[in-house]
Amino acid sequence: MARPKSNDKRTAILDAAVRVFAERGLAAATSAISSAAGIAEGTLFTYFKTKDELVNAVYRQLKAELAIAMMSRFPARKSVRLRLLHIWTRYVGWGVENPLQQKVLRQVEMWHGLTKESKKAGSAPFREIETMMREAVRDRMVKNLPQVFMQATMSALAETVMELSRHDRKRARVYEKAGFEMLWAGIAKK
Amino acid sequence: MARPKSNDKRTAILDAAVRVFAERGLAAATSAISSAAGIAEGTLFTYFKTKDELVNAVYRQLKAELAIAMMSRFPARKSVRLRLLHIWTRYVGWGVENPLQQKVLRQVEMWHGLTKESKKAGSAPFREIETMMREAVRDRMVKNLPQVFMQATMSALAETVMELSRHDRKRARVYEKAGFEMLWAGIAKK
Amino acid sequence: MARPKSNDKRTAILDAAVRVFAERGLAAATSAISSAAGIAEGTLFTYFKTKDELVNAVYRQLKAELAIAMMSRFPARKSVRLRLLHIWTRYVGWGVENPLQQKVLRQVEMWHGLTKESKKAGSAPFREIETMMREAVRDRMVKNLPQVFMQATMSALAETVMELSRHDRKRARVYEKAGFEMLWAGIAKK
Amino acid sequence: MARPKSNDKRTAILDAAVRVFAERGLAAATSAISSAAGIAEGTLFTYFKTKDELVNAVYRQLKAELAIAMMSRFPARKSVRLRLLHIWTRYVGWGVENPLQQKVLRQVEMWHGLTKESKKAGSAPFREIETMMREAVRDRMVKNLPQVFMQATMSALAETVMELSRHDRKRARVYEKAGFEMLWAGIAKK
DNA sequence: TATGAATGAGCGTTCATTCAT
DNA sequence: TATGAATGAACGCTCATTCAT
Repeated sequence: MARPKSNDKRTAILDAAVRVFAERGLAAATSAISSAAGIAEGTLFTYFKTKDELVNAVYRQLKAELAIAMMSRFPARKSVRLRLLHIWTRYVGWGVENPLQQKVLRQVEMWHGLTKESKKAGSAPFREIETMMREAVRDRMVKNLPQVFMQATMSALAETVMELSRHDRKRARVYEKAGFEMLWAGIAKK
Repeated sequence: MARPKSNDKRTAILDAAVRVFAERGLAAATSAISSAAGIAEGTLFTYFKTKDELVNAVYRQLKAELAIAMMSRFPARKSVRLRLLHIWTRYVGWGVENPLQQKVLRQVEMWHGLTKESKKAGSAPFREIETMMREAVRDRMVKNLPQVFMQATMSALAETVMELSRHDRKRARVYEKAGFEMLWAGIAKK
Repeated sequence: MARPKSNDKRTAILDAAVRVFAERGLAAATSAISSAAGIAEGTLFTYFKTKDELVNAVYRQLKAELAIAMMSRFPARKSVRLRLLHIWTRYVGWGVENPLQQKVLRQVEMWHGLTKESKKAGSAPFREIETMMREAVRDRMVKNLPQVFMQATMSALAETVMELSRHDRKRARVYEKAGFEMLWAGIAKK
Repeated sequence: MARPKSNDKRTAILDAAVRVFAERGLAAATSAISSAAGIAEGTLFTYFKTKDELVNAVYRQLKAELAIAMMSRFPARKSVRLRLLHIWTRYVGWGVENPLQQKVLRQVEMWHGLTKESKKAGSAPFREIETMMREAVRDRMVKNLPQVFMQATMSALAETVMELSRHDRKRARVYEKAGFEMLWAGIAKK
């Protein structure tokens, strides 16, 4: 079967894309990516038919990594507050430890070429959060606010915290705690 | 600072740039901007030496507009909560009423080419907010949190509210109110 | 109005295209054409939006030149035979004297990208031939054969004669005469 | 001349090439040919060192098929007219029944990469026609015209008839007959 | 100053050919 | 021998910028 399409190489391209996009934005040339990945220019297109397809793949990859970071060891039995705190902590932690990934993810999320399929696939693993929040509303633990509001504010606050923490590592804990308190205070029933 | 001949034309270019960037992203061609502005391709470059300079100018322009919207009629005598609410309401209102501007502002803020000077100039008019918050901390009305945190979370929440409101105009008031409550609950001393 | 789009330059590009296509076929690079025309690569696209558009323009240009060569001084009053001979002679003469043009015209006519509009525009000036032949049929000077047949065989024979003549100039007259006799013998009523 | 292992595969490639070239022109990718032939991309190059070599081989193959179609059951004893008619009928018949082959043959004949050897090999089987015509000239059955002229006009007329017939099957007989009459009238001694 | 044609570096992508398997 | 991933030159085209008018 000749050299089989190697998963290593696919991964190398995705990794290189993240590095290059983080440094130069999504406008970076595919040739910069292929050379960062240590492959020929044409090879990139054996793995991703177009640049758009590559960017979509980067998005899915990052979302999947983030999902693993956030959703593993999810304490399904604990209180809503602790479950939300778990998610929050993991999210912020991932962003602080993976700054390139997080930066690129933000950029891609604002990008025009994301397909519906990618968006769907990207958000699928986070469905559990929605379920949790819905139940929390039903159980009167949390205010009856639109789902989108709760998720969007959580993302926005978490991303803010990540960025602040990256620039001022010493205060990372302060930011993280204050961010969560803001979120919880805005969401929880008194 | 060279003062070009026609301020009208300069303004026309900036306006056109906002419209075009909002629709096609910062990657839009300068020729699209000049034609939207009703001028020749080359003329754009008598007002802005490079595209990067134009984008920086757009940023400053938008920040200045936003500052006017936010800071005018600032109720310096009212309570901290009301002053903050004033800012919040103006900010969110500006974003909802000027969706193109707000979209472009977000894009430019994520862009790589913003100069330090632009960033400084852009945030200058908002110095007053910082002063206010500093006093509020001193007077124990507000928790002793880092300034950046308070400003960044306010921005993040406001932008989230704007975007949600644009997609769901009927809930705009709900979002605005819940957003402010979250911010205030996270900041105010109990 | 700055440098106006020059007709000279447009013509230079079309001429260069003919030369280059004749030498290397329609697959020749646009960069070869622009450099043969003495202009920058990008300039070609100010005059022709795409390569396909350029090839279509070449086709129309050549057809127009051919039409002028064939249809000028058309002896509308003479006998059918003499009128047909006039066309034949002009056609063959043009092909022999403009070998590059004729070669390229053949290639373009076999090409997939010719638009309907081009085909229509290209054949319009030759409408007069059709009229002539139709009248000749009506007047019983010529056999009642399908129009397409008469035109296609004339083209085929003329092109054959051109090519033979180019390779063997001394016999050009023989070929030309024999070719016409074949055509006339096949078409004329006995 | 290296004899590759599997003649089946060689033939499959040649057949596929004809189909693909007919549909997309000679610019078609070799990968399209190999996939149409049901083989791997690289395998094509064990049978034909380069694409040019493949096209040359296609030419020879088609010429050979055409020769078989035209020259078999050649009525060596009949009159010149009948012998010529036999050739004509077979030629036209082959073209009408093998439209892909005929289309590709025309394209390849206009192509720049045909080698002298191919041209020579391609025309070899038709030497018999030349002999026949030479004798016919000697025996005063046919005008003393250059060999090339007679062969080229026959080809040109036959190809014209094929193409017209393909587009208008009902008139195929008319075209075929009128084409031959034109040829014969142009060649035969009165 | 305003114009828009001219420029050419740079882009994403294709494809004939090579080569590790 | 057969495979198909790997290669990189080459392509058509775009666009920020320059410059003749």
